[in-house]
Amino acid sequence: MMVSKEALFEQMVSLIASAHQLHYDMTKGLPMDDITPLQYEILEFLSVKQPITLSQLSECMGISMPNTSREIKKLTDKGLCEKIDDTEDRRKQYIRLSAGGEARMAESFAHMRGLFMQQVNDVSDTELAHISEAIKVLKSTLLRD
Amino acid sequence: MMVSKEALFEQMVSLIASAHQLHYDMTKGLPMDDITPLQYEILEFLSVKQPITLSQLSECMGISMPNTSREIKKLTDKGLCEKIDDTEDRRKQYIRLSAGGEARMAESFAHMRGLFMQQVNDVSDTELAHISEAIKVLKSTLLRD
DNA sequence: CTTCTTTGTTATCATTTGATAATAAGTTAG
DNA sequence: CTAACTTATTATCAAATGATAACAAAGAAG
Repeated sequence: MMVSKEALFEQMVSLIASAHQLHYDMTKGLPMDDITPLQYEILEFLSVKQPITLSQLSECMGISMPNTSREIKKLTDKGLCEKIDDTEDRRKQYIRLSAGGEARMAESFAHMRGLFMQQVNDVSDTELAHISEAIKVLKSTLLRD
Repeated sequence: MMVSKEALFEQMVSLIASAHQLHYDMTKGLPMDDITPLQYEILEFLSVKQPITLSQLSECMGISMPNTSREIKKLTDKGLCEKIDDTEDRRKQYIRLSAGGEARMAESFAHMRGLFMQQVNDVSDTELAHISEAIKVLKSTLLRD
């Protein structure tokens, strides 16, 4: 079957909206006493891309260096992430989640996992395989890094 | 092939992260002089779910009623959305994009479309069909409303 | 060595966003 | 009719985030 690129664009927009909504639904019940929304976003980002330098993080998330530095400092003070000096270039500092940060995010993911399991509880194995395959297709094409 | 739900959860998390990144990349170059980030989010939401009452919008986006009211007022003042009184329940007001708002968002989507076309320029028709099918699968299962 | 660039920090201020209380008008249930 | 609830608004304050300038240290290039 022939698929126009225009139609595919519409599908992609819809997909992005749905993914955003799903993420919102899965995280909205979360505790969040300890950190601000932006700080949570940073922790989520770190749990995917780790370790990363401050300037890369700044670039990737669209936050200015001064503000990134400030937020990382706060997260470090809270024991949720840590800085590692680059041995080659002594200006650089790699950021990664600390043990506490990993634990903190593990809780979040556990919460999401719970909601997810509920949602796919009655889904057949065949269908699960279809979904898995579909995600693989998208990751390897549209969503390739 | 057997797919564990646990593995599928990991895939979904990765999918959400990729979709978020894609959205970020496609919108980061955008003009944004006229509106704040939150206001843009609202306009994006409206272009998908329209019309919608203030309280529904508040609920869906996780913004308190007073703050939703304030932002919608600002958007209305800027001529980007408009309120329509519900004839049945005179407390309710439906919100939708105004002609100006539709035009404003059309520009945004045109920008995204341009980037998208660039990205899928060299993709074969067969592959496009695969991607389209993959999105359909996800929308009808994982991402069903 | 000197100059330029990159990386990161601190301080400061403006803007945006969140939270809460008080109010008003319309609807629903008793 | 009255009381309770829903929908929306306005006002106000606090917190989070964005923007900018000034600075310092390390590396790269000449």
